[in-house]
Amino acid sequence: MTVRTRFAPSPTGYLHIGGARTALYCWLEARHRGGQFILRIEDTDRERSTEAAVQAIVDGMNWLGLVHDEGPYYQILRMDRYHAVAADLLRAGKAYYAYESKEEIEAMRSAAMAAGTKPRYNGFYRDQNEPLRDDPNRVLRFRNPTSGSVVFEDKVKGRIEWSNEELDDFVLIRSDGFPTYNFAVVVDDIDMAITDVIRGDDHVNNTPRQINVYHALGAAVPSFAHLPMILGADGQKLSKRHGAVSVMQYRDDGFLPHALLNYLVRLGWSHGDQEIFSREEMIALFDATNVNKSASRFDLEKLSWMNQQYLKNDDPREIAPHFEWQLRAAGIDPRQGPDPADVIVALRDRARTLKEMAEKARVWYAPLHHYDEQAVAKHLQAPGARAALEAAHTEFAALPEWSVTEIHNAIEAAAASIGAGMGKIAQPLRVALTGTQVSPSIDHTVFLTGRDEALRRIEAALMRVD
RNA sequence: GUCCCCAUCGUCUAGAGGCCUAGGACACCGCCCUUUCACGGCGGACACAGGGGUUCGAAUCCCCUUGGGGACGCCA
Repeated sequence: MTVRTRFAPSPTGYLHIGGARTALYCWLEARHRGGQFILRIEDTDRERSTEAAVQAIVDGMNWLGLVHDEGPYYQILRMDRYHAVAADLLRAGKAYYAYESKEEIEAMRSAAMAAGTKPRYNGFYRDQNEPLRDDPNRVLRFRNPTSGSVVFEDKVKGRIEWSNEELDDFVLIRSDGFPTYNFAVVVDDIDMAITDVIRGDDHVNNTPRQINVYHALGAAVPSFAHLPMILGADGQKLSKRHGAVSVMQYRDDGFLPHALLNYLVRLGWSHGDQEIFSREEMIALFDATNVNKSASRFDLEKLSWMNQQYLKNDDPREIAPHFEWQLRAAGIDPRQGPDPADVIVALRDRARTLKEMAEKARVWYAPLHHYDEQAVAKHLQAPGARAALEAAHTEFAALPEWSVTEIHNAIEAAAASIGAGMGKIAQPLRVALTGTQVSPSIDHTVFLTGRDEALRRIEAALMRVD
């Protein structure tokens, strides 16, 4: 049987970190076992579902490269199917109509809470055998078994047993005619031949109810894997308070999609001591059975470190498009300066995110106006600064070829010509070209500035000397 | 309140009864490298929640306690 997994978000907001990891694990499980990955939009809650959210989720998945093989399917387009299945259940005596108002249900719930028991529907209409009634409160409820228990082997949590006495006759079809989640999911998963349900562990207690529905429908029960939650750095549930929750926010903050994926795959799963995984390795090594049982915290520091690993080791040509996007986001025109790939090479040891990198790169894409006063005082208005700058100017002007190596040699020659060490020439030069005391190695800094602009900036700096 | 789940360094984790004086990674501290800032290299500090069992032997198995999380909707 072909393995089929699905990611089934409800379109009520953007794709958040937890959803992204669920999608990743579903995708990996399908890829690893040569199966298919399906995207399904669970939009039966028409109050909260929006088309914009669907788009946001698809955008997020595309950015991460988690492409689905089938879908997206929309539950809203499957209403007839849910009603047909509901009618079967009703006919088979496995469901029944109930007519309590929402207020009555609420009263039942509070009474149970007060009595210290689990709030559940009392099954009043379960055996009434009333003729079908037209009533705005009419819902279709599932006739849940009253004895025995539901047992299932969760791929990550292990064996879970649930007493049927804990379960009540939950609603299948709401009074507005829409199916509830617990019903629609089962119908969909059966129809879409889903073999592996991988989802957040906030769904474990829905699973026994759903399994009962599978049984009532005479369908094969899929295998389940419930993933632990991702918590914020403070151990609390992830929320807007923690800053970035939308996956796209990580793009905006300068993270590479692969780095986020790698970070996410390691959060709750591991393969020995390995930290860095290519997509191919993830697919080859991932197994839902090895996923950890406990919740984990999201650590931005480690994500940042991971991001820099990719910045340092990936081909600059591949990173360039992401970097250019970031430059534009920072209001910098990538055409008004050096080749972005060269900038990446010069800055990747110094920046953990593309956003940081873009800020540091600004000096090569816009005219230099601002000079750090301390830097000027310390390195420009210092003995020997004029000679150093003049020597460099002469050497640079005479260079036959503008390359990092040539520039490096030129600086050494300039240093030798004035009888000074590298330090004596590099710092004044750095301040002249960047206005600051901090930049990449001096040869790269000079190279990226470009010959004409470098000469101009040295001339401008000379005016500040003495 | 009721039910379910979970529990190794601050964080992510390795660990399937002896290989554990508990390994790796991030972060932290120190040293080295060095033209700045970094990168890198080397070293350091840091954990089996507590208590009972089982066993020749327990981080690993069982029980209890404590702590954390989740769920209890005509939301998903």
